[in-house]
Amino acid sequence: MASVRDIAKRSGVSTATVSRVLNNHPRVSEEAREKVLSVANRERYVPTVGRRSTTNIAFLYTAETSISSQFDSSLIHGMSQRMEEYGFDLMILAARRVRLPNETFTQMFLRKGVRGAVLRTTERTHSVCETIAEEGFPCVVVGDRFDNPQVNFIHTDSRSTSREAVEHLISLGHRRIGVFANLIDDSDHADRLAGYREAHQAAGLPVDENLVIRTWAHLEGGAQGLRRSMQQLDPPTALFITDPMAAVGAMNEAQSMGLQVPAQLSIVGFDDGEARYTVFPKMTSVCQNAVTLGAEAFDVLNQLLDPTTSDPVDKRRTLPAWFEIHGSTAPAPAVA
Amino acid sequence: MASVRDIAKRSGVSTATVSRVLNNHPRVSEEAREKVLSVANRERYVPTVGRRSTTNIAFLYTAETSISSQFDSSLIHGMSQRMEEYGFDLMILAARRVRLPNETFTQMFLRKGVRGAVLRTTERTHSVCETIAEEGFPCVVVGDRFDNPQVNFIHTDSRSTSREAVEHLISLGHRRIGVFANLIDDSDHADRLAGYREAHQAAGLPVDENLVIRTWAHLEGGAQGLRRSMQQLDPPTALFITDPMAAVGAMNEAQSMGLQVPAQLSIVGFDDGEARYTVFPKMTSVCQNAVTLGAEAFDVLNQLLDPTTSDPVDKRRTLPAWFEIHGSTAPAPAVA
DNA sequence: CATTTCACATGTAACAGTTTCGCCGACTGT
DNA sequence: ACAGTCGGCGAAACTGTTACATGTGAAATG
Repeated sequence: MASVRDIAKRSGVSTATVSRVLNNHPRVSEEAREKVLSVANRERYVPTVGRRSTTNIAFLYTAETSISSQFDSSLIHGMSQRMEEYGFDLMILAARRVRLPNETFTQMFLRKGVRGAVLRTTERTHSVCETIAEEGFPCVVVGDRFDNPQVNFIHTDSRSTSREAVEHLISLGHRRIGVFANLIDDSDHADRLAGYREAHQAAGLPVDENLVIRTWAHLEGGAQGLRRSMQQLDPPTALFITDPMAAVGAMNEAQSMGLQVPAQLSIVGFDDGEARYTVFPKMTSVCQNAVTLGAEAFDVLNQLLDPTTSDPVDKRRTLPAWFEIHGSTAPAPAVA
Repeated sequence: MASVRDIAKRSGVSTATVSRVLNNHPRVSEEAREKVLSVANRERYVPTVGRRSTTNIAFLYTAETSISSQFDSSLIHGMSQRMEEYGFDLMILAARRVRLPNETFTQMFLRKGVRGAVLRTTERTHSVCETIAEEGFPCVVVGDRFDNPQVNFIHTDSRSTSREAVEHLISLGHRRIGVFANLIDDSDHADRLAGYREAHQAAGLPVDENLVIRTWAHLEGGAQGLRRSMQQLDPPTALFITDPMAAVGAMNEAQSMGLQVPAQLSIVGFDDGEARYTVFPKMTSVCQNAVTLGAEAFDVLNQLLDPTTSDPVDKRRTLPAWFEIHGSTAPAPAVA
C-alpha cells in the first residue's frame, strides 16, 4: 500500500510537499502538484490514519435541489441498510458546499476519509459526475444513465414500461392522452417521454404537442399541469404523469375541480415508493424501487473497492420498472 | 488539548495501551481500561488525525425501524442543510449494527471521528439515549423528551395543539370522537393522546375507551383502524389520528368504504411534512416542522461543541406545533 | 551596481494516533 | 518440576499533518 513517504520518494519531493498537494495548500508549485498527483493516481493511493484505513461511502448530491424527496430518502435508506452489512459508514455530502477553492473532488474525498461515492445528479450537473469519474475516483451514479463510458451508473429503465403504461391507456380506448414531463430533465424523465411517444407511434396515433406539458416535480406542479391540460379546447381523457408527487397533486386537483377519476379522467402516475397507495383511488403507476436502487448502487461500489474481485464487474446496470394497475384508470368516456 | 501521550502519562500506562483501550482491543486488562477511560473522560479527550481534528456529526437511529419515514428524512434534510454552513459532515449510523462487542458508545463515536450525535429514538430505546448522555458524549435527542436531566433533547409540543384540534371538533358539534394512537409509543404520541383526553375533560365529555384505537404508524395501520372504528355499534363521527401515514391511510379507506369525508366523517390528522396536501380533501392537521427540528437539533449540538460560547445553552428545547384547518373536517352530521 | 528585503516553495523535524513485535509473568498439562 | 501457552503491555516503527527553518530569486533601495 502506497504511503505518503513512498509517493514522496517516487516524485522526488518531501512528504510535507506530498501532504500539501493532497490537501490543496496554496503554497505549492504547479510542477510539484502535477508530479505528486500523477504518482498518487498511478499508485492508487488511499490515505490511512495511523495504520487504519477509513471506511466511509459518500452520498453526494450535486443538484441545487437537496435530499428532501422520497426518492432520495429511499436511496439513502437502501444504501445504508446494505452498507452496514459490510461495515461501511454513510456520509451525506453536498457537492456545492463541500469543496475548498481549487480542490479536486478526489482531494476532497480523501480529506474526508471517503473511499467511494454514490452520485445523485440531474441533467445540469452531469459534468460533475463525469469529472469525478475521469479523476478515477471510485463512484457510481444512481438514477441516471451516461453515454460517457468512464461513468458507472445504475438506473431503472422506465422507457419500455412507460410505453406499456400508455399502451394500456390506448387499449382502454383513450385517444387523447396527455403527458407531464419534468421541467428539469434527466435521462430518466426523457425516457418516460420517449416511451409515451413510442406507444403512440406503434398504435399509429399522432402526438398532439399541446398535450405534452412541462411541469415541476412536486404537488403544486402537478396541480398546475392539470389545470393547464383541462382548460384546453379539446382536453385529454387520460394523463401519464412521470413524477410521483406531480401525479398525486394532479389527482387531487382533478377531484377538487369536480372531475371524477377514473370515470371522467384516467391517470397513470409514476411511483418510486408508496405514493400510489396514498391517494384514492389507488393510482395505476409505473413503479421502480428506489430502496433496491440504493442497495445495488452500493454493491457496485463495494465490488469496485474490493481488490479480490478481479472479475470485471457490471458497472453499468439497468433494473426493470414494472406497471401496476390500480383504480385511477378506466375505459375512456363515451363522448367528450 | 489532551493527547494520547498526556493520557498515557496521567494514567501510568503507555500510549499503545491508551490507544488499545480507546479502540477496544480485546487484550487489555479491566484495570487499565478503567484508568484510561476515566482520565480520557475527565480530560475531555478528542482524537485528532495528524494535526487535524475530524468534524463529523452522527445521526444515530436506535430503533429497529430504520430511517425510511418522511419524518426521519426531513430531520436529515434539516440537519444537513444547517451543518454545511458550519463545515460539519453528516454520518448516518444505526445503533444496533455499528458498535463492536463491548464497545462504549463514546469509543465507537471517537473511532469514527464523530464529535457529536443527534439521537432518534422510541420509547423502547430510551435507555440507549440515557447511556450515551451519561457517558458524557455531546448529544441531543430529537423528537422526544426525557425526565432524566442529563439528556438534552429538542421536540415539538403537540399536547396543547392536539387539545386545540379536538376542541375544534367538539365546537363543530362532534360528540363521539375517536383517536388513533401509535402502537409503539413515544412520549410525543402519548402527549397527543393526553391532549385528546384534556379536551374532553375541559368540555365535560366522557372518553369512551372503545374509541381509543391502537394502530401502526403506516397506511395499512390507518386503514385497519378505520375499519375497526366504523364496525362498532355506535361509530364515531370524527377521528383524531396522531400519525401522518395512518391519517392518510384512514382517509383513503373511508372513501373506499363509501364514507364521505368530511360530510359523514371528520378527520383531523397529524403532519410533519406535507402529507396533509397529498390527499383530497386536504387534511385538517396538527402540524410540526421536522426540517426545522433537525436544523435546531444541530444548533444545540453546535453550541455544545463550541468552547467559546460559555453561556449556558438551552439544551432542552420545545418547539410549538400548530393547527391547520383544511377540508377534512366539517360540522357533525345531524343524526347518526 | 551592490545590497537589502521579501515572498515563496520546500525540506526537516516534531507532532498526532495506531499497530507490530517481542518481553515478561502467570497459568497449565504432564 | 518443567516446558508450553497465553494474556497484558511497552518500545519502536509505521501512518499523515503542520510548525519552523532554509534557500532562492526577484524586486526594491542605497
